[in-house]
Amino acid sequence: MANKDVTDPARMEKIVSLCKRRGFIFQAGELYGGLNGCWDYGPLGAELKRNLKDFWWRKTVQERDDVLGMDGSILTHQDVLKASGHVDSFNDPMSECPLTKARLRADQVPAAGPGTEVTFLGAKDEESGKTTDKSFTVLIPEGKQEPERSAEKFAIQFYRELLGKGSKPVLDPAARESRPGPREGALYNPENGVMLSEPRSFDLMLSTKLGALALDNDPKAIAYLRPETAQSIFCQYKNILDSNRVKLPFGIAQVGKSFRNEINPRNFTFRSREFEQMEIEYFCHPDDGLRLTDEWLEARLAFYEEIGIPREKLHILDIPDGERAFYSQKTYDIEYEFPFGIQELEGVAYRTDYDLGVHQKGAGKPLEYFDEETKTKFLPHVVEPSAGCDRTVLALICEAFDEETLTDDKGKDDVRTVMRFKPSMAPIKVGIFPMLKKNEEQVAIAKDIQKSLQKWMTVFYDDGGALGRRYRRQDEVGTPYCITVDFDTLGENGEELKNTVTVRDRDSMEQERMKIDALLPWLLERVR
RNA sequence: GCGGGCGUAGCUCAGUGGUAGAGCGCCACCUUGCCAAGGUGGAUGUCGUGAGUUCGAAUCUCAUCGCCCGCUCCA
Repeated sequence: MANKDVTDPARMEKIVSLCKRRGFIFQAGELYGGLNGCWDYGPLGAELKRNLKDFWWRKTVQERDDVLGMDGSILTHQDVLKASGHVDSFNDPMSECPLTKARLRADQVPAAGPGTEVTFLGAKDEESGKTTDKSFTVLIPEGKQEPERSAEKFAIQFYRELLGKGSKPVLDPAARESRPGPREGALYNPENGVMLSEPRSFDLMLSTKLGALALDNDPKAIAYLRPETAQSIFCQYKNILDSNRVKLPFGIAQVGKSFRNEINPRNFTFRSREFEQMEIEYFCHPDDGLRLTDEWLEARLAFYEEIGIPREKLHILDIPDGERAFYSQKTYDIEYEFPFGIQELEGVAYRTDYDLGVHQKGAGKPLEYFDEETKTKFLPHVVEPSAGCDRTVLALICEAFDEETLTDDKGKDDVRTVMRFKPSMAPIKVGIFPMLKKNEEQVAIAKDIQKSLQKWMTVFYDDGGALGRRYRRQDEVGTPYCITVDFDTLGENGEELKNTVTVRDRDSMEQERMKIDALLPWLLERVR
């Protein structure tokens, strides 16, 4: 549940602004006015996102012996999504009430009882003289006194809305029709009897046509951009099982793009039309499903802790009966306190054998598992931890963003913007500076250090402007350490300081002197 | 999709019918011995886009795209 009390739009605006200013995230197609619900990651955002995905893959696939990875096609056979139920449920025809703007599923609108149907063909505003020929129809139930009078009230309300605030719509008595209703095929709002708009289907999946000649709108040429990565896992489950000598329980993991034609993209990258998921489908014996769902929840919470999202900022929602998808026996939502409210990062859902069941039926091919020990055949159940990658990147950014007020020697306040990323997530691990750009020896040593470190981690060399300014620039993008080559490094202040540099810590702003040779192991221990 | 607000330099914004601005940032040079603050010079805008009204539009009108808020939706 979104708690309105915790929203902080001003903070969010600063975050969005910093993302653009420093090259984390830009709006897609900005040059041409922007493309709604689509975003591009700039240099720093791309590093951050890659760090997250790589870490997830390492923890989920490489460091476990019961999870295998795959990378499925984005273009999806339409039959896959017909079997999964996406084609139908993503195409609900919806009708709208022109008066209340309520949107109703056309197939669920109850049939209206008998009455008088009145249609108005337009109205004129007494004040401005503006007219409209938009028609408005309402069904007044049988038994109501003076049905035309009741209908007029609705009509005036409708036309007032249409003609604008303060308008006084007048109905032309000639421009109306009355007849017994309801009419065959027409839908009426059960709340007020107003005739609903023609059902329109809201296509929530993105589709394309395969084949160079997508002729005649051949419906067989339609392919969908996958609305979730899960389906390719279910469809390849058997191949992976057969080719990898695995036994239940085991999981298949995937990181990749999915697409949904969101009606209303919102909240920066949080709800986008193109987004990346990090999903696991964990196949198991039916007896183990509920227990494994709880275990995965714990594993996932530990993951968030590791990437720097504290447990107390996460909220776990145990979705109650009746609110879960019909096939799910247990669903947890893991939510994070974004500045725009508490919103979902990940769902951990016990989906039973629903998915394999529908594909077994849809494809007409057996997907059962034969258990050697018990000599039984059954359809595996599945636990699905499904995380939003872009959402998690956004959470990392929101969590990292900090404005620290510093007071200098003269008692003057100064605000330091710091992205407090966990070093393992930080886009740049180390900033490397010569104290003075003009000093050739310092520059040469700094560049040597850059060369030796960049095989192992992302580094950033900077010799522009005052040193303090360079530190602050790195603070703003979350670089955990900065190395400065100074006169001590050159040996000007004694042999014991020669070949040492300072390492400045982002969070404490404190500095430590160490030998150049010691840098690599010291850093590797801290930034990975 | 509906209602409201908004769109001017990289960022934050001023400019309500008459020559496109400020602060910060950015670039160059100078200065600078460790936390954004000195000096000098410089670049940057079809005023979101398109049409209309007008002698003249950043400013008024309409459309369109995008952003924010509230609904709606979220298998």
